[in-house]
Amino acid sequence: MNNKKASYTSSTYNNSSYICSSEEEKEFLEKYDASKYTRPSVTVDIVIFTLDEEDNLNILLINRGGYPYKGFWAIPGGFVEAGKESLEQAAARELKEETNISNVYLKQLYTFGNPGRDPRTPVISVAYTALVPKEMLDIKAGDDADDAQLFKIKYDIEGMIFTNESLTITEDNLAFDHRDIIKMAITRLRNRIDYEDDAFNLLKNKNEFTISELKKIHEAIKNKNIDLPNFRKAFLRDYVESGKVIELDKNLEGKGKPAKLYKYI
Amino acid sequence: MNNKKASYTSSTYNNSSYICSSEEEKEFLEKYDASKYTRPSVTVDIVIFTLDEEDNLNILLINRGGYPYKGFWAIPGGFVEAGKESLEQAAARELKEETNISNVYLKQLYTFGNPGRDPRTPVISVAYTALVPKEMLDIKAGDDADDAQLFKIKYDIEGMIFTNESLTITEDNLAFDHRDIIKMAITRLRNRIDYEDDAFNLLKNKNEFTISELKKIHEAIKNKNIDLPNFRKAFLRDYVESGKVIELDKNLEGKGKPAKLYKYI
DNA sequence: ACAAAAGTGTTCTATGTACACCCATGT
DNA sequence: ACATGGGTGTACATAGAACACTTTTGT
Repeated sequence: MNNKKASYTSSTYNNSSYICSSEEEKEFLEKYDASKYTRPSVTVDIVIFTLDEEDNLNILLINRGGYPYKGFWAIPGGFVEAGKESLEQAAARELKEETNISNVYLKQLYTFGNPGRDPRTPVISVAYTALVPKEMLDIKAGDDADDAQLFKIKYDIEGMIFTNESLTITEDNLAFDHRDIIKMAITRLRNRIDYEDDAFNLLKNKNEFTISELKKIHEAIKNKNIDLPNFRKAFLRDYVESGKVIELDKNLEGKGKPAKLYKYI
Repeated sequence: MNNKKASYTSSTYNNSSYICSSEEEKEFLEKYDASKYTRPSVTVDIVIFTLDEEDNLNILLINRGGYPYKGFWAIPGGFVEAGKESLEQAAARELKEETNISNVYLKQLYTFGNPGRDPRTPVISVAYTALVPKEMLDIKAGDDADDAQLFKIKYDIEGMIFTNESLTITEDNLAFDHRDIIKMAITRLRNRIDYEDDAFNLLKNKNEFTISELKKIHEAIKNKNIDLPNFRKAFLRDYVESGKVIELDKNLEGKGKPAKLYKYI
């Protein structure tokens, strides 16, 4: 839990800021024929993680109602409205359509573009990871999708299996190359959890949480038990001491000793 | 919902060999109209790093001979031949065209797709980072580019400046959003260098190198001096002890005490 | 009184960093 | 002999993991 945070300063581009520097350039832009290059479709696909009531890491999968891969399970996604929105905006829009939530933590994962990954036509998919507290999810079915459900993830050397009360899905039941996308998302999440603030985005309430709650999120992601005293020590050193988290003048009552509440800034 | 389960388990689909499972699906694929979605152009852009003779981190920039951003400097790139090649293959192809080298370390960096980043038409750019020993570079000009040159990078809180014997380029002289791409590439490289094997790809000869040579690469990337005894200790522990690097029965003669040679596997 | 969960403290080991010093070569 | 770069050893601070123990609540 040390903080090697890598922050990128990125400037934002928009249409209005580009100024033609000459008449020659204006002419060029008018004559430019966009159709002369082969254009693949571009989609955004989103790996949505959440924690269930038993603090297991869950993922949202959609049963495809249409071809290709009809009946297979996929992560939600959709076409980017090129030129109208940024990639992240496209991901946020899809997320909103699928789960009815806004203001979600979204992080670009990787871009997949192997030929033949979609049997219809060349499709390049920009994959995003979303971390969402379950309370905020309001799952809906998409346009050409039947059925959206949350599944508990089991991922070890044997492979991935997704289960819930009624269904068991193996990684071979996933559409397209979504197996690779999900595997990469889990791996990245596990690697990032120790030095990035990702875990806070899975808290029910960032403004009032206990150290135990945060520990359970870490345990779910890393899929192993964590020693609470050591976790507390690192938490206080890395977050409270630096001011990224402040201790509230409030406790959470329940079984056992009341727990201090903290607020993530 | 249990009735669905049986059909999932029988699948053996993968990317490369998609087999239509039914006549219904065949029909669907034939009728599918790819043109109904707005398709952005997709390019790959490559941040090429190398070390110069004085062990400074260098980057390859191209002076744009055509509009847009004529006269501005850009990183090399080009359109993806959708459906014919993977994104990494496209990057490798562009790299080969530009610098005449193959078998280069290439790593996907990030995908940029803000509206208006290219004034002509919506363009989504998948950025790659390449690490190349200078000896292998054979720099050429591209199709609509004038001039390709290596520049020493200076990057601190003040911003980025690129210099060589004849030119000084500020980050404002860069085309498109290449400023953001390059900044991200440098930041990522710096963050990765401590726990990934990236540095070895900048060695003149991976099969015969000294600890000092490797240290100089790390210094160039991190832009600070490293204590040699400590670097050696970590190198022996992390690479030699684990077998990722083997000590050769050979020394490099020169000024001072001869240096042991190592081989990266 | 007891269970349950929060919270404190100790110990051991590994790592990062600073730095003093010795070693083998060319000139 | 001395400059030059390679290589060894010591010392201290901090981080991570294991674990014994205490505190405060509800029942």
